[in-house]
Parts: sequence; structure tokens; C-alpha cells
Amino acid sequence: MTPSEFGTLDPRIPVVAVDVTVFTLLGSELRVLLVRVKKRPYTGVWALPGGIICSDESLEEAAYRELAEKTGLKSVYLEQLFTFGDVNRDKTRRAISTVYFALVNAEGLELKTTEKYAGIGWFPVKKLLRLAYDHAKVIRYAVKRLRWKLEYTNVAWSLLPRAFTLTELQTAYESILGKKLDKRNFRKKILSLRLLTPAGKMKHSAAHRPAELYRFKTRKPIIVKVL
Amino acid sequence: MTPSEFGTLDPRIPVVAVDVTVFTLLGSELRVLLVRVKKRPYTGVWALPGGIICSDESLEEAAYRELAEKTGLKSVYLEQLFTFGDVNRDKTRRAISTVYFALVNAEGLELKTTEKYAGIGWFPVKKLLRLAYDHAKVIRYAVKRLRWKLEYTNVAWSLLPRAFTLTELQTAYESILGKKLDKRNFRKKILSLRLLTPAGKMKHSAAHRPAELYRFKTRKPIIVKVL
DNA sequence: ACAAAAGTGTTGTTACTACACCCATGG
DNA sequence: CCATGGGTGTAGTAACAACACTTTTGT
Repeated sequence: MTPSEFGTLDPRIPVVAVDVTVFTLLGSELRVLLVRVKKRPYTGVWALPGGIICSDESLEEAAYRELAEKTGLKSVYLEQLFTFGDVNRDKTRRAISTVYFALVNAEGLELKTTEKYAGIGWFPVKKLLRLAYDHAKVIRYAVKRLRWKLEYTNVAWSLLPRAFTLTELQTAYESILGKKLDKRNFRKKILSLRLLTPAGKMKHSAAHRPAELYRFKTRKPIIVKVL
Repeated sequence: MTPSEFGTLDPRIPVVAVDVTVFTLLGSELRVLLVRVKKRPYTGVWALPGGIICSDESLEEAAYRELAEKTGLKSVYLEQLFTFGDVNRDKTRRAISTVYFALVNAEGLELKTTEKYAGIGWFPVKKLLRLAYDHAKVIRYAVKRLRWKLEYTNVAWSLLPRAFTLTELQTAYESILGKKLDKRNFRKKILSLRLLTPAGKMKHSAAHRPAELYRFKTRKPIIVKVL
């Protein structure tokens, strides 16, 4: 059974959807993945990627499917964020949407879209245009959760390339948390957590001293007080 | 439209339910509210209270309705916990269930049940019997969240009577976290947070020095590192 | 040689842990 | 008067915040 077979019934009967908020860093700016809707009444408006679940997949599988369709990525950090179920969040029918939350390294990543959408792109989280449904609210909530996650877990690995410098890591933290951090204290704290291991290489990027590259020892999500 | 009008369709079409994990302290033991199912194939088995949502209520309203039906309580602490959507979690049909999480003071509270159930009661969270659906898993997850909430927020007020002694508060923490706490450090920390205000009364409970009664200054949920 | 980012320590302050005795009451 | 839980302080330790200069490289 395909998604399109649902949703043709009584508009008061709830339909179950999954949406995904995918975040990445581009030019040390936090961005979210949006798609351009074709269907009325939101034609031309941008929204989070998502859709009705299929009858033979779990919610999480639906979220992974959505993510893979748009980004081609399979093994990324993904977790359930919240389920939005207000009566009039979708003007056309009763829709319950479980929103997932993904973090991605966009380096060399090609976005693809399906017939369903008229476009796809990364949008800065600051000053977002008007979005369809209640998606503006959803993104605000997701950003809050992302900030919390950065401070209390090791998920930052999912935003960065495999190997990265401590300054890159610090910049990621700074641009998402929206505040400057002390270089010495940051490095001391991060290294003392023993989450990182030197990659054994240097990054030579310009006319200045090269930086040591590090990797996360594990890419399993764990809870640690980082800051 | 009433809930019973749903669920008569194709069993592969997802139906949206809300379940509630209601916790309380009875005899300084953590307990959860369970109801006894009548319907096959879970006849006689205990489960979390819950049901299909109505077409004109939000998820949260459905959770409040469920809670009020069973406990008569209206203004309690309630928040969304998680949405469970595995394909075979309900043997009879595809059911997506958003689970809410409530904390209640059970003092002088009368449990009521509806036609739908064969019984209702408070069950110790330790050594639970077999439960219907995936509700054992749901409760384990909810207990984890409860422990986190106690350590990082002020929600403890919702488990206690309006006025309580510091020892009662400490006992609540100890029985939920499952460990002893140091009396002096606990009191020092709690009072330094300035969440409590003396109720101006004493609790005379037996042949020993009476204890000062306190109240929470606010019953709005806030995030504070308590322990 | 200079511009530009990498890298590195110390000190003061604050929060946390561990620990033992006297107090007020009811029976 | 005694059994019971209520109430209190201190000292050592660990985590955190604030702060500026030297090193290494490419051009």
C-alpha cells in the first residue's frame, strides 16, 4: 500500500504523517532542509519534507525513508522530536505529524527531490520565510532541542566531517549556541571528556600554523555534559 | 464523532491513540495507573489507560480527557512522552500511540473507570505483571524520563500535597531515584534554589519534634538543576 | 618579516561531597 | 525520661570562569 492510497477518506479521520527537520552547517551557519510544496492550498510555500506513512513501516522507518529520498544519506543521527496533533494545523484535513530530527554533514551532498515537490534547499534558521502548516513552530522547537543536545551529548560529530580541527568544532558550537566560547576552556573541556582521538594528520589551510585533526572515538550517541 | 466510530476500517490504515502513564507515590513507593482490558485479544490483561482520539480534540486534550475520566483530576502536570509507532505493537491493527506522562498526588483520590475497562488500580513500578501491547516498554521509558525530570526540574510539587515537609520531599526523591540522599546536603541544595517558601505551619505527626511545612512558590514547570 | 590562526597554564571562585551531633515533641 | 525523626555546619575537593602570549606556517 502506498501513501497516496490514504487520505482520500473522511477529512475528519486523522491521517498519520512523518516530517523531518534536517539540520546542517553551511559556512558556519545553521541551516534547515526545506522543500517547496506543489499541492494546494500551500502551493509554492516552503515546508519540512515529510509525508503520510506507509502501512508496513514504523514511524522511524518512514523518517529514514524521507531522509534518504531527499539527501541520499542513510546512517545519520536521527531521533524523534515531538508529535504535533492540533486540530487545525493542516487546513485541509486532520493530520497528526510525528516530527523527527536529523543532523547531517552537507559536504559534497546532492539534494534530490521527488515529483511531489517543486524544489529543495538549505535555509538559514535565522530569518526564515513563511512556512506551510505549523512548521515554523516545529523548527523553533527543534532548534531548542539541538542546542540542548550540543551541550549535553556528543551528537556534534554528525554535523562535522569525519576528521576536523578543534577550532572547527568550536565554531560549530558557537554558531549553533549563538555565543562566543573561550578557546582555552573549550579545548580543555572537550579533551578532558576523552571523546576525541587525534586523526594523526594536520590540516594546512592557509598562511598560518597547521591544525591537528581529530575524530570522535565513537559515533554512538551518548549523554555527556559537554558545556 | 466518537472514538468508537473509528477503527472499523481497513486494519492496515493507522489509527491514532493516546495513552497516559500516570504516576503517583503511595506509601513512598512509585506506582503507575493501570486499567484492566475487556476487549480481545487482551481480555483480563492490564494496560495503560488510553484510547482512540476524537476528531475534534488535540492530542493533549485527549490525554487530559483520559486523565479526567479515570482520576477526576484536571490541573495536573502532563506532558508528551513519546509516540510509539511500530508496525506490530497492537496485534489487531495498525495503531500509532502518543503517550503522555502525568504526575499526581493520590491523596484522597477516587479512581473511576468506564464501561470500557474491567478494573483500575495503582501498581508498583517495580515487578510489574505482564502488560498488554508494548506498555511494559512504555513504562520503563516513562520512569527514566521521570527520574530525569526530578533531577532537572521542579515537577516534584505535582507528586506531593500542597504543603509538605522537607523530609517528605526527600523521601519522594529517594524512592523514585532509588538511592539514599544526604539529609544536610539535600536540604541545603533545595533551599538554595529558592523554589520553596515556608507554609508557616508545622506538621505534628508523632512523638518527635514537629517539622516545618513548605510549599512550592510556583507550580509552573521550570528547568533547574536540583541534584 | 609579517599576517593569521594554532596552541598552551594559572589563579580565584563556586559548587559538591562527606560526615555527627543536639533539638523538640508525644507518649 | 526516652524514643523518634527534625534540624544544623564545616572542611576538603573538584569543576568552572577569566584571562594573554608564544608558535608555526605560507606568502
